[in-house]
Amino acid sequence: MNLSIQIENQDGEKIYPFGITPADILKDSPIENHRDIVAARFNGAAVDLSAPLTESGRLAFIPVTTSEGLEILRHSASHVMAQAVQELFPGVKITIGPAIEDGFYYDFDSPRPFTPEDLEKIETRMQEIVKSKLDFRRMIMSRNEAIDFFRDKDESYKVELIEALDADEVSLYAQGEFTDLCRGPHVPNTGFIKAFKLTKVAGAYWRGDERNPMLQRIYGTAFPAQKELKRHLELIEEAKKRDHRKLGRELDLFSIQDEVGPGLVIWHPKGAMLRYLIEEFERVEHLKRGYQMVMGPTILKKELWERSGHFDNYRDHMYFTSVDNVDYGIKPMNCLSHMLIYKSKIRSYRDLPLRFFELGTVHRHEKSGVLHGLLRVRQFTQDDAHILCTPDQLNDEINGIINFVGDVMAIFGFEYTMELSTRPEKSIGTDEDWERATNALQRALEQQGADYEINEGDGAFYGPKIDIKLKDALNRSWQCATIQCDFTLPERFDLTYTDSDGVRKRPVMIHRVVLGAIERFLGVLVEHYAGAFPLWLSPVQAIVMNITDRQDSYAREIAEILRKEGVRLEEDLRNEKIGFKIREAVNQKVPYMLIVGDDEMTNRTVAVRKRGDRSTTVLSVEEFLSLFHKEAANRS
RNA sequence: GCCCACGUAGCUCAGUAGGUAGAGCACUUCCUUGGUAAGGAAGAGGUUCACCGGUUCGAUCCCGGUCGUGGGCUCCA
Repeated sequence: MNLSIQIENQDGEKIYPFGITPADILKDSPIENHRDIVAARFNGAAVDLSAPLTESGRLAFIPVTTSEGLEILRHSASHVMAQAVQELFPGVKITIGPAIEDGFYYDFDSPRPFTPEDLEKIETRMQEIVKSKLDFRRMIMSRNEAIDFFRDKDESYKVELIEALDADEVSLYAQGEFTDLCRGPHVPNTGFIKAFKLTKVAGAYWRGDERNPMLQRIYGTAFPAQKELKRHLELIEEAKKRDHRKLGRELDLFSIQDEVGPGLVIWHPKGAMLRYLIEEFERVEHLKRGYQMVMGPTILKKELWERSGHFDNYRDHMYFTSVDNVDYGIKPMNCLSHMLIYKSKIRSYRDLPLRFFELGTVHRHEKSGVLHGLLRVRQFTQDDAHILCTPDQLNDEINGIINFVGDVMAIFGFEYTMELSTRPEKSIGTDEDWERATNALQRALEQQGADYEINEGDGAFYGPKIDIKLKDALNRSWQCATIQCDFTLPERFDLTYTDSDGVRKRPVMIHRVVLGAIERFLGVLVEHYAGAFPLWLSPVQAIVMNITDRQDSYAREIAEILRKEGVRLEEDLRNEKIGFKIREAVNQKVPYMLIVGDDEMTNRTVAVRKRGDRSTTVLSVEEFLSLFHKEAANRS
C-alpha cells in the first residue's frame, strides 16, 4: 500500500511506501538546514521525525527556530535533565517536566533538596548525555502495562498520572536507560540539545496544590544555539538593571524598611511626587468620564464585613482592631462605603448609572512569602470605583471601562493582555447571577473584538471579572486593571432604585480599577521606562547647573523664573566640575540639564542638554519654556 | 504559609582554617573656579558583622531558633 503525501511548501503530492517516516522524507527534501528540523506535523498532529506514517495526508516539518520547535527542544531538554538527575541521585522520583515560556523545568521528589553544586553536577551529566546522542524512542503501552511498568520502578507519581488519564493506551519515551511517560514529540536524539543552562532550584507543590507534598523543581532553559542562549542570559542581566527595587533606591523614590514592617512602603520626596502626578492624572481622567469622587473610612464595623461576606470569604486577608469594645475591620476593599453612599437616599432610575471613584487605601494581610517590592505589598491605594447601574446599562458601562483602560494604557505605552475569570469554588451568589454577570463581561469583550483568555475559577468571591495584565522587566505578568461584575452585594445590602414603572428594582454593581494599585502600577511603570520617566511624570524635570560660582546668582534667577512657570526643578550650584554634575544628572535620569556659564549669563540664555542626547542647544529662557511646555503637554 | 539561598558602614561588596573588620562610592572639612559622564587631600562613619540563644578560654565566622530579603510554589491589586 502506498501513501500520497503533500508536503507543505512543495508542489503536488508524492507517493511514498506505507510506514515511511518524516525523517526519510526529509532526507531527499529540498529543505535546507535539515539539522534544524526537530519534529513534524502530520495531518495537524505533532509527531516525531521517526514516526511511521500510516495514512495519506499533509506533512509539515517543524524547525527549531519556530516557537513550536523551540518548545519541543526544551521539553526534550527536561527529559535529559530528569535522566541526569536519576543517574546521579538514585531514589529520586520523577513527576512532570514541561517546557515553559523561557525554558523548561522538571519537578522531582527528592529525599534531600538540591544544592547549587548539585545543579552543576547535573549540568555536567547532561552534557555527557547530549554528547552521546541517545535516540528518543517512542513506545506505546496499554494503560495497565504502563501502570505496572512505573509501579515496578517505584515511580508513584507517574502511576498517579496514568491512573488519572482516561485513555486505553499511553505513550512513553526512552533515551538510554531512562523512560518517561510523555505525549511527545521529541527531538530525534539528545544531540539536538546544543545550548542549555540550569538556572534555579525552587520548591513547588505536587500538582500545584499547597496541601500536597513539596517537590524540588529545577528550572533551566535551552536554545537552538549557544549564541542565543548567551543573548538570553544577557537580556536577563539587562532586565535586572531596570528592576524597580534597584531603581527605586537609586532614584530615591521609596524604601521598605524592616523597622516599619514588611510590605509597607515609605515614599520619599521624588516617589511621593510621582504618586501625586499619577493620582492627579487619575482624578482628571475620572471626572472627564462622569465619575464622582467619594471617600470612606479605613476602619468599618466588623458586622458590616460579616454582612458583605468579606468576613466569611476574605477574613484571612484582613486586619482587625477593636475600639471601646467594638470590633472593626480594616478595609481590604473600598466597596462598602460606596454602597452605603448609594443607600443613603432613595434612588431613581434617572440617577443611574452612578460612578463613585475613590483613591482608596486598603490593607491586606498577604502571606509573607509573596511580598515583592512595590508589586505586592500589604498597604496600597487603589484607583477604585463602583458603578451602580440598571441591568440594561451594564453592557455600556463595561465597554466604557474597557475603553478607559485602553486610553490610559496608550498614554503610558503599555501592551496588555486580558483574561476573563469565572466562578471560584469559594464564592457567594446564585448560579443565574454568575451566569448573567459572566455573559455580560464576555459580551463586552466580544464587542471590543478583544483577544482574551478564559481563566476558569479565578473570579472574585462575589463575581466574575476581566483582568488586565502588564509585564515587568523580567517578563512576569502583574494584574493591574480589573473589572468585576457583582449582583450579590447589592442584594446583601438591599440596594434599590425606583424604575420608570414605579417598581423598586435591584441595581447591578461593577467594581473596577484602571491602574489597579498605585504602588504596583508605579513599580511596573518604573521598569517600563527604566526609570527615565517622560517629562510630564518626571519628579525632577530639570536641573540648573553652573560652571563656576560666578554664575550663582544668574542660575538662581533662572531657577526662580522656571519654578514660577511650573517646572519641577533642582539647582546644582555645588563646587564641582560640570562633568561631575552632568554625570549625576544623567544617572538620575533628569530630562533636562540647563547649564549656565559666563557666555549664557552674558546673553541671558541657558545651554540645554536633553536626556539621551549628548549635544547642547543654547536657548533663551522663553524658548526653553515653550519647548518644555509643549513636551509636557504631549505626555511624550 | 511552604521549599531553597542569603543577611558585614547610607549604597555596592571584600574578609577572617573561630582570636574583638576592610575597599570603592556617598557624607564632612580643606585645596581647586574647572565648559558637557567621576579634580585632589584629609576626616568621620560599623554600640563588632540582622536579632536571640547554644558550643567554646574566645563567635561576624560553627549549631539551633526568630525576623527580614531574594528566587520559586500557593495566593493575589
